[in-house]
Amino acid sequence: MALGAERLPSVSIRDVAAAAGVSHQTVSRVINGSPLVKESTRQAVLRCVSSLDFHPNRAARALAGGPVQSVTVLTANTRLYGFVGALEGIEAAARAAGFAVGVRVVEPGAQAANDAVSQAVELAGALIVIALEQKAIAALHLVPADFPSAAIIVTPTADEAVGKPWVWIDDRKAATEATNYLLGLGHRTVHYLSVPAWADTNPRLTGWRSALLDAGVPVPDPLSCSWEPRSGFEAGQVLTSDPDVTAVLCGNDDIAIGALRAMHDAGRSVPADVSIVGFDDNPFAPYCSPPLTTVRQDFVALGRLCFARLLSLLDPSSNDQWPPCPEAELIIRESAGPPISKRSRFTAKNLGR
Amino acid sequence: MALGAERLPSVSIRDVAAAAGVSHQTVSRVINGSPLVKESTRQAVLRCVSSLDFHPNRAARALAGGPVQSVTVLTANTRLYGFVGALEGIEAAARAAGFAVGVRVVEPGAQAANDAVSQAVELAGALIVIALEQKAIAALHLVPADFPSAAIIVTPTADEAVGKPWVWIDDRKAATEATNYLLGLGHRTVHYLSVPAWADTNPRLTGWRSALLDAGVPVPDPLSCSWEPRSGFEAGQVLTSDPDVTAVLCGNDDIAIGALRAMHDAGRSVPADVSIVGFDDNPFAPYCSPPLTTVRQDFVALGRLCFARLLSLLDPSSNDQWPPCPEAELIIRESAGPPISKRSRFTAKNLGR
DNA sequence: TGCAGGGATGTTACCGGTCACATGAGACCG
DNA sequence: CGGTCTCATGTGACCGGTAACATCCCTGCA
Repeated sequence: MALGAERLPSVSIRDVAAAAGVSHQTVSRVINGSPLVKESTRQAVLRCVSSLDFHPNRAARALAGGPVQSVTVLTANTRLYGFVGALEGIEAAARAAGFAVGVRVVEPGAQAANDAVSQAVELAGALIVIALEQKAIAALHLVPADFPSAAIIVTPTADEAVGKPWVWIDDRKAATEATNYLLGLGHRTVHYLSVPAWADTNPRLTGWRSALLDAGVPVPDPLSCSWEPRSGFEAGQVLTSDPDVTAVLCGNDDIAIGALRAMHDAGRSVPADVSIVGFDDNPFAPYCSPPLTTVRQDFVALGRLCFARLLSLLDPSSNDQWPPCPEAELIIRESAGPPISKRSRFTAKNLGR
Repeated sequence: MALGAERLPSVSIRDVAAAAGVSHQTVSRVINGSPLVKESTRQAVLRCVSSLDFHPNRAARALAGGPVQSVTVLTANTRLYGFVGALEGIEAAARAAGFAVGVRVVEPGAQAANDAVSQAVELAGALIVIALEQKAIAALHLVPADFPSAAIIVTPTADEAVGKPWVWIDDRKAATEATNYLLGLGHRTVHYLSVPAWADTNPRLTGWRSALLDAGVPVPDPLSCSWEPRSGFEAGQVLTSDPDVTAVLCGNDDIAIGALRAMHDAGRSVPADVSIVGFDDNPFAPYCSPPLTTVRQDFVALGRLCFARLLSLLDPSSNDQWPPCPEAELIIRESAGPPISKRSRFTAKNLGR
């Protein structure tokens, strides 16, 4: 298979060496920051490096087993807000550190996770797994223990955190908080529209459930949705048939906007008849009708932090303290308020957008 | 999947050669599909390849100047709907073709574009530039002419299409169509909320303007927005002060949802008082209040197509006909209708969501 | 029978880095 | 003033592929 990729004349470590009058190995030492180089030599080499516009070739470095300076991000999705935000944070941090960034979507299917991992391990120097979802979690478990990697995970359980750096946002606590907020407004109970669950762990769901149990109120069956607005719309339509439903917590904002629409269509006013709370604080949330009360999650910061931890794994000398994982935060807007029966005592919150 | 089985010492072409009793070069020929290998030998080698689970090492291949099978996507943004969609399409098509995908965001600044290109050229075998925005367009111009690359561009002008494959969506035509749709509903003119422009080319803006000129109606000054809902909201607030504004075309759906909100807040009903049309058909568009009439752009298909064209550049033997670039399509929902003065003659469209 | 020619395969160098080890030059010591 | 130690640097092999060329074997033809 001949192809047109003509080799571009790139300057190599040996060109720099010739220009500086040293051996190629000395150049290698300089660009890797070895302390065993005389200061005057270092200066001379660095001068040639910049005058020839030399950049170390990543492929050669990877092949020779040197520090690779590239990460591949394994994710199940490149479209949803949370995943996109995490990717954005990782890319920005990686770029700042001079790392190349690869993206590999892991498809459904048992073999797919295996393929994704083995292909990623081959080229990249490190791996970040956005393990917020079943397929990517499966991939995470397949990453060889001695391969440098980090993960964004759902909950720090023992088997996920096997000696690898990880970051997370405490969804469970946030879901509890959001549920308690709705109960505090006077609702008899809170319904839940769930994003896809995997195994038995869905922190948003368990946080919601435990808040209801602690409050001693009835626990309605959660409705399973996909991640898309359409499924929130459909689930919302189901709920409109039940006049007892006055408060709904949604697994993400996409679902919430669909549910909002379903309520409008059924002639139920939000928040007067039904309160709706979302999850994520999607950029459109402040501009919904009404503006969406939601749980903000700073995925960009999470991604950035994840890369920082990976970096300190790769380079233990920079072993400083990282900032803690970002906290979820309930952003109160206008889509939730007291139920009609309590309206005389409460008024709808109307806070900043 | 036994964990101990897949260790880091990866199997190389020479391991396969030893197992098959041939030279490493013969293995190389087999995996590259050379016709100069006896069928029985090929079979034997392929059997060893799969039994040893051999994958060619991309770094070594890149270093040796072979077919690299990796693309880097240069983009200015990884969050906005259009960019994300294009990336999704590229990644999916690339993965299907066995290509690794890299992402490199090009930052603002003159030097940044240069860095981005030179770093990308170094590692990847090919480049795709999402040149929908100033910084990425600058980067596109810096890609060496003999380096395999393709681009998603705004308009096929001479300097962009210098011998490279490109794809686009005809925004200009779509903007004209959307504007004509609003005029056809009876509006006296149409206002425009613009996404960031670069140089003098902004097809959505020029399409809107030419529709107004052709219709012989007044051309109001366009309002400049960023890509974010907030700036649509702010621009929308400006428009509410003018009672003559009855129709607004927005440069994207994020702006449109912000404008929608501004109208609500000012007590102006959509579409009764003001019609709003967006651009892109963001997933939330069908669930806005009211559901947003917008111009659908299939960015995922566009990304897929772009990769396909790149692929046929790399491998001229597969030189089949590609499908044409996707067409923009006006999706009529409920956010646009006749102005009040014409209401007796028209009724608001209420089509599928 | 001898030789040209081409298909199938092997040999060696090379891509651009890194590693392990060898070497050279001073400094310090007895 | 020789011997060891350390620092600074050079040499050669090697990572896992590919390219160019050499070699071998078999066929067809004079």
